[in-house]
Amino acid sequence: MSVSIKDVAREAGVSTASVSRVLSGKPGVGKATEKRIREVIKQMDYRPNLGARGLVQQKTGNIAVVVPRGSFILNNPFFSTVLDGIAQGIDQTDYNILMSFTSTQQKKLLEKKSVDGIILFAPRIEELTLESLKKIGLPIVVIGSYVEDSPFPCVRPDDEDGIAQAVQALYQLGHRNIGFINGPLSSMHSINCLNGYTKELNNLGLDYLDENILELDEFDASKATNEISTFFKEQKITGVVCASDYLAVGAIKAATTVGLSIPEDLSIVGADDVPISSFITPSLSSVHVDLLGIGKKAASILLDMLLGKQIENKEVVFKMKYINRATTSSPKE
Amino acid sequence: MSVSIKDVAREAGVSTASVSRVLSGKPGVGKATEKRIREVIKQMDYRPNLGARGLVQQKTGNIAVVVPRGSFILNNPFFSTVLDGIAQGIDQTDYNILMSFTSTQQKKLLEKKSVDGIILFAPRIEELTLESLKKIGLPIVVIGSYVEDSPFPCVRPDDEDGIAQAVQALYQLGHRNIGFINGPLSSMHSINCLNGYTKELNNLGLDYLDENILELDEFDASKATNEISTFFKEQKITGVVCASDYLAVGAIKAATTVGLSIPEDLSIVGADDVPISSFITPSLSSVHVDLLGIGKKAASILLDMLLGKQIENKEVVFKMKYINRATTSSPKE
DNA sequence: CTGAAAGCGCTTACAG
DNA sequence: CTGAAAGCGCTTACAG
Repeated sequence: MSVSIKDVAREAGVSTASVSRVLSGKPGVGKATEKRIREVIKQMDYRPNLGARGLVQQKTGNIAVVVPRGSFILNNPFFSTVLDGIAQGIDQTDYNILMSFTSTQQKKLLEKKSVDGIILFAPRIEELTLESLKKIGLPIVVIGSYVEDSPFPCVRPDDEDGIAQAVQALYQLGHRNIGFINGPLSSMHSINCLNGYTKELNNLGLDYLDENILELDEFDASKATNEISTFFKEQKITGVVCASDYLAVGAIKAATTVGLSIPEDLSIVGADDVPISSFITPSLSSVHVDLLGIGKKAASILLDMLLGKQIENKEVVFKMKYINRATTSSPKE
Repeated sequence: MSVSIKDVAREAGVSTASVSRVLSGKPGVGKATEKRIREVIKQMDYRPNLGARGLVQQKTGNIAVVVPRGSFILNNPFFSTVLDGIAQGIDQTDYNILMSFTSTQQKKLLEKKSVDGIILFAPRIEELTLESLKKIGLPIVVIGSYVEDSPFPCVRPDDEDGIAQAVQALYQLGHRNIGFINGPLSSMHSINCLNGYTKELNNLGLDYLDENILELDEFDASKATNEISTFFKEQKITGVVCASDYLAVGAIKAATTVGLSIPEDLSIVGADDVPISSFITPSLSSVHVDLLGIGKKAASILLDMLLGKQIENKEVVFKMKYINRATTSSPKE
């Protein structure tokens, strides 16, 4: 079909072994021979078949980025920013990125040998069981938290502290009635966020009120605008912390819908400080974390595992930092 | 190393040929034999090596999604929505998606045989030459416009008409001084948009004024807020059309910065109607196009090409439709 | 219905 | 420095 290493070898009058050595930069080829081979390669426009190489080297050269609930997560800038980091982290290596967004694709990935390692966006417990993941015996790095006793290295924001910072920031602005909009508790992320919220209320000597908390089915505020509006109408909170920026954008919309102006009537804080947050109007107060760094770190850990290195640090937690922007102010008198 | 087809064959007491036939659902295996083989496969947790299969079938089983300037584009929801469509379009097939965001990755992709086909997000002329693309001899589908005489099938929004609709919408609201914020003219997309703008001005009998147009270096308004602010200060326009929603979000910010309130002082229209546009506050008037459909269509065309079908329709253009939301109104008296 | 064997395009000891 | 040969894990005519 297309030109193979044999064609190159024949054309250059050498063995395939020599061509292979030149290709992979291995020593043991004379200068003149190498030059000739390189010329033939270029001239014939030879492109090595990665599958064949992988076959003998017992690796695929691909790493997978697995995104459960892709259709939804794709619209969340959190994902694209972290992905950008992963791409940068992988860039200088020979690996390619295989992406999986749907459960069908995940199946394809897990039921065949098609990748050497996996970066997994924190799945829900129902979605991918520990067992099935362990069984495939591939290096896996999780982004965000997965389950309590996960054996896989994980890199994640310090959500608990981040949300605590947000609560504290509102407190310092003078708020005493602080609400919380969370995702579903089937996600470890939500659990961590909730912990941060309750702990900080406690620290501050504020009462914990069930009615101050709204738990959404999904981190998708666009579907939940009505729910959030109702929540706001029934509350006497003056500030609200959201478990993600995306949720916060939804909260802004919901608040506006019910006639609350921001930040005068209601202060809103997001989490993760996605790039667009500083960019929308009004710019969103949020808790910043180095999302790009998280992606890069996940990539570098996986790369280390692929090299057979032992990972000492099973959990890399990125510090978060509150950033005050235009959606927060002191409450009205 | 891990379990291969040979191990399965031995364990089941059959030849590898039979195992292979079962695996690929080919006929010619007795019921009982098949049952036994399936059991062994499951029991040994056998996973076929895609590289080996590809080697004999002369294909990789991967298709590439190539995103030039990934770091930037990743933050643009346009991309993630279309990608979602691609993922859905590919979902029922055996193909995996290989993603390439950086020029390094593109090189890896193009210099090796690692994919069977490519979906290419419209590159700039400087980035990927027609020549280099043609040379690799793979089926390629372009999303958005590439170059005038590109031989590759392309699926894209009808930008020209979309921008024209936006101009007309503003006109009908009473605007007579309508500005335009565009991306760089090295992109066919920008050229189409500009055409739509000028043509519609002409239709409407409005004067074309150079000073009413701002051409940005990149479709990245976050870097250009200052530039846009300056632009607004120097203009007497009452409405502005932007070549993308992302640009429009930047325009909102810039306008706010210079003390213009929206839509009272300035009406703003985006393009592409990215999911978050309807969701931000104020919700963005935009020109809608079925981004998901674009992704799906691109995938289905590529799939057809991979099947060897002849593509009659070299260009699939998606209709756009103006949607009035909260960033537009009649100009102040 | 079933299997032996060739071959896909590479790499890698091994021998010289 | 160089090459002949084995082998990676599959599939696919071919023969029975």
